[in-house]
Amino acid sequence: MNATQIDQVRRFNRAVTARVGVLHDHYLGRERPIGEARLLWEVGEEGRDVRRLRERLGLDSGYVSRLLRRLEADGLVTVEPQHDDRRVRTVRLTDAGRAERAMLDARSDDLAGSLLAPLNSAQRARLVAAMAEVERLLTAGTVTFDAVDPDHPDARECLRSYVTELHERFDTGFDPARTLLPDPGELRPPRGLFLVARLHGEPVGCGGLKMPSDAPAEIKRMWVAPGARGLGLGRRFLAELEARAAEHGRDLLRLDTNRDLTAAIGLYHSYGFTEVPAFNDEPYAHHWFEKRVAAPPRQ
Amino acid sequence: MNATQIDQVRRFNRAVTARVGVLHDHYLGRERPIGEARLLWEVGEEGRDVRRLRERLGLDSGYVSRLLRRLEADGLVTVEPQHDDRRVRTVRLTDAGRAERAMLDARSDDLAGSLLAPLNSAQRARLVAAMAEVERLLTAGTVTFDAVDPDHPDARECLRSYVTELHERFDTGFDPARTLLPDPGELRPPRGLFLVARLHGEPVGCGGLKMPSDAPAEIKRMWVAPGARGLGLGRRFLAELEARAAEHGRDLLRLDTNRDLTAAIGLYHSYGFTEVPAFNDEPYAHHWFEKRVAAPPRQ
DNA sequence: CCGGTTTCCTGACTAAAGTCAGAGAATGAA
DNA sequence: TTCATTCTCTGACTTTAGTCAGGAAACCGG
Repeated sequence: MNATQIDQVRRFNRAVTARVGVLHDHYLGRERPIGEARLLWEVGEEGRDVRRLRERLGLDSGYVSRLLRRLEADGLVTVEPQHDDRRVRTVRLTDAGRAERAMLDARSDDLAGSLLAPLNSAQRARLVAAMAEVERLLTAGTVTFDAVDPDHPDARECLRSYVTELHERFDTGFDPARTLLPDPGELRPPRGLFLVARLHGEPVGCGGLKMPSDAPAEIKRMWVAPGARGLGLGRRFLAELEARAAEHGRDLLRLDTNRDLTAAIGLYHSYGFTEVPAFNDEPYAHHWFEKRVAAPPRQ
Repeated sequence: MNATQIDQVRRFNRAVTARVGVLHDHYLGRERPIGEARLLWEVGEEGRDVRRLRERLGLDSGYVSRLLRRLEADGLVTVEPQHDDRRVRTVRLTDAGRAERAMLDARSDDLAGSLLAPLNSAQRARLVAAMAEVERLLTAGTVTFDAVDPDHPDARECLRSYVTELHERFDTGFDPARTLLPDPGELRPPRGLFLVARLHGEPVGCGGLKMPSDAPAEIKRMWVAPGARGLGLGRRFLAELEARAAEHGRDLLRLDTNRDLTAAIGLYHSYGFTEVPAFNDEPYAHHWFEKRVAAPPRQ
């Protein structure tokens, strides 16, 4: 990270807050204070508990309560106790509320349109593409990688999805009991470790590292949720796992994979893995890779 | 502009306000209200007139006055009458003010850094490049093109800069009196028109269209300020002028240019002009172009 | 030097956004 | 059953961010 980059980011921040931020408030809160508008928006089509609303907007409970009273008085929402826990109250939109929310939605479209309107179609395409890239990378930046026990609920959720996906994608199907890693103990310290990637607190991927004392370190069970693909998480998993292996004094990283996972194979190649002869009898593997462990690429 | 684009812009807006917007306020206004912080920032190292501050922040004069009193009471700024017009008052930072501003500066750097920090260096480079693109295009979107009289102060300012620049760039120098357009009346309705491009109210470019009754329309005096280059303004001038010519029922557009203006020559080619034999005796011209007038490319 | 204009200031407001300290009902654990 | 906890609400308060009307001083053109 250098001064030129910092400078560009700051220019970006200025331009965006000036253009998007100001317009946002201007478009959103015309006859309704922004606080109420944001709340109305967060209630959503489905309705939402007061507690969740407070969390998502980061507001004081008294304040939210007051905002709700005002929306209720205007006939935009109803607030009713939940059935199973009557302390918790659920907010739902009325028809009028739905209509007002739809109007806010339309205004958001207008705002988006007003950013594109002055540009010609080639410029629009470039702006939209660049915005997609910024959004992707800003989002990617909020993903955290935490070492957890393979029995942690988030880990189990990822592993379940991993198995389901492989079963669908392999033309032979996939039965985890037949693989070389039926025992999650191998992915738990001190014999290994297991990472979960989280976006806004939700698990969006996992990756295990097996570090047997008598063999090179090996990456297992790496998976990224479909909704989080394209954020470069696969590459970051490799980097994180490689860094972890380096911390444990390992100098060689191995992995095997199935011929149906073409995107993964491409990733391994581009990350610096080289294909080697089979180093195990994994029944689902068609390709075997290894890579010398480098110092982590992050500063 | 289609629904997919609108949608992408909205996702971008959400991601950016969530990440940049929130962090911005959090970083900037810690012990000082954002209003004061923004004002302190706008005063700048050099100091600035109260009037300018009001304009730039778009605030009520009474409000600015009150903010200034508070900053003054905290010993961060001094406010003194200007020498030549003692109604106008100039705000200047004290040493303490300079220190506080430097701290805000450092925080802005931190904010920028916090966006880049979680990414690896390849991702950083891509994020910064995409941000630069977004910034450029958002900025370009705020540029307005207005028809003005060639004697309007903004037009004169652009024309002065135009002449100065050509004089510096042509190896022969440039004397406007020797060109084929010594008379600005040709760029004034009904015989022609003159456009000024403005960014945040400041003139950043100009372009004239000569529409003689007995000859094709001709583009003259097109210029973009050095600070505004790379925003695609040259192309937009051509588009605007072409659209104007079309509105006046013209079907052919001409222009001539000097061999030293290589970027302009490239632009004319890429915009669809084709080089033709000399159609006038302009002493500074080496290349002559023409283009069939099309319907304007914007929706 | 006079009347109109500009520039900045003050005083009196307002609305929005939020904080804080309890109160009261519902729940869960012992 | 009791006691602590959770969840939401109310009342009383503050700060921030402004708006509006008018007034004093300085300037400018005739």
